[in-house]
Amino acid sequence: MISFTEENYLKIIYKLSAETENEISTNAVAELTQTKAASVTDMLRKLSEKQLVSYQKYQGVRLTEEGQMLALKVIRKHRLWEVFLVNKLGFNWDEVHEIAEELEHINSEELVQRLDEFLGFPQCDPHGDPIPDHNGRMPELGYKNLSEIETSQTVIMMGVSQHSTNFLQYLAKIGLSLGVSIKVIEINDFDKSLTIKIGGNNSCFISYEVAKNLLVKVF
Amino acid sequence: MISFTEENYLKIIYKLSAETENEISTNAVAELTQTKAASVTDMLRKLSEKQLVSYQKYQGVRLTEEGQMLALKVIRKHRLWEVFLVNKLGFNWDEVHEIAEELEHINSEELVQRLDEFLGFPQCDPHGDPIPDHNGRMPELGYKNLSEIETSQTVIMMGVSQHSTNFLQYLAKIGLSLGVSIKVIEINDFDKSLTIKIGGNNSCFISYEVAKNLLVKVF
DNA sequence: ATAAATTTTTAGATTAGTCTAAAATTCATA
DNA sequence: TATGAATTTTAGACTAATCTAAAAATTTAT
Repeated sequence: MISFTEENYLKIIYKLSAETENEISTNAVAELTQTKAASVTDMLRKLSEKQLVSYQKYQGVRLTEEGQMLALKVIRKHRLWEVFLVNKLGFNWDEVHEIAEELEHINSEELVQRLDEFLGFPQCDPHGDPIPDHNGRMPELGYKNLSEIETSQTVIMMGVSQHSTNFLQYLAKIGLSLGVSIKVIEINDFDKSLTIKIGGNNSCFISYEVAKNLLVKVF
Repeated sequence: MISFTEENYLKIIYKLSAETENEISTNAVAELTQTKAASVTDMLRKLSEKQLVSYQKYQGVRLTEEGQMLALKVIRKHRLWEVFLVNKLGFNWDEVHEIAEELEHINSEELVQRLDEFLGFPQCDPHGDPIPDHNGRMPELGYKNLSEIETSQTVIMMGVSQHSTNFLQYLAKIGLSLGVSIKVIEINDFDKSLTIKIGGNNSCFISYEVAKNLLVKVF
């Protein structure tokens, strides 16, 4: 059996692994789990004994096949529940993360399957993140970051790669939401900031930092 | 903050309290929590410090107002989730208890409110148990046990007061499900067993024990 | 009313997950 | 490439929830 806490560690190691080819450091895990490095070391040893990660002391950690599969199951549940909360219960996309953090640990394969079906087998969650299928396969959505788009191209906003309430509320304020069209008017040479036109109406100025966190679909 | 485990103790003390006016014994709690009496004693002291139960050692325990309110919130969540699982996800009524045992501990007032609304503010769960409202008030459903019904009366099956998989599957076998009509044909004097007619078709013989656990509506 | 049986509590130990402080290792750079 | 800085691990301790075995209190039955 795998505990709530162990599932969280696997999920976090998975997310860190997505950003690099290298081993994941103890400190990086500690930061995301909101614990101390010493606690992480203990847990890594435990997960290693269970064959869920490969870990050599001082050398960082990575998920085994089995560990990755478990992490993907947790992520699948998290994202399906987020779809449920937004599409069925009417929550806003910036309100669902905390609740999904709890729901993702409910244990029932049958429940997940039926929930997936009830939601119409969604490909991505309300933030545009892909939902792995029950075998752990991620759908290829082919989204790009807005920061990679060239001047005068028009794209559709499909998601975000940063989920902080702050960021999501900033987007709401400038009128950016899922499905709106974005035209890149101008890209500033020295800081890569952009002027964009949102939904054919108002022009707007955004930083490179923001653009990097917007997922868009190109036609 | 109240833990998952503490919530379970409160729920179990609540259920035992519904069956008697007296203080609840340590052993009775131990049986339902699947722990030992010594563990229960520890927990009762802790809940007592938190003012959720009133407890004098060797004298048994009962819930305070606040403890009862918390217990009712857990029961409300359990029953709402059961409705969701059966009505929206298509589970059978004998498959949902375990999953609802986990879901009942998800913490979000907002979630419960929205779920209630999404389900159409149901009055009872798939077993016919009443669902407390957000103030903890139980709806008065006025159901009776089939064992209290007199010969030649016809009633509608509304629920069960025993949730074991065994019992539910026995009911399915003899053709008893929510909403069917039941006519009491004959009551046997010495063991109170009954002959009933189910849904206007087949006659069937059931024990007093079974009849006591069937909730029915009289017109 | 008292002895026996039952129930409940206490005492002391265990496990999972966490912590701090100190020791060990690795990294960075001068 | 040696040494100081940063990272990581170890050692030892804490809390929540549990256990077993023994002691204490209550209940039951003669």
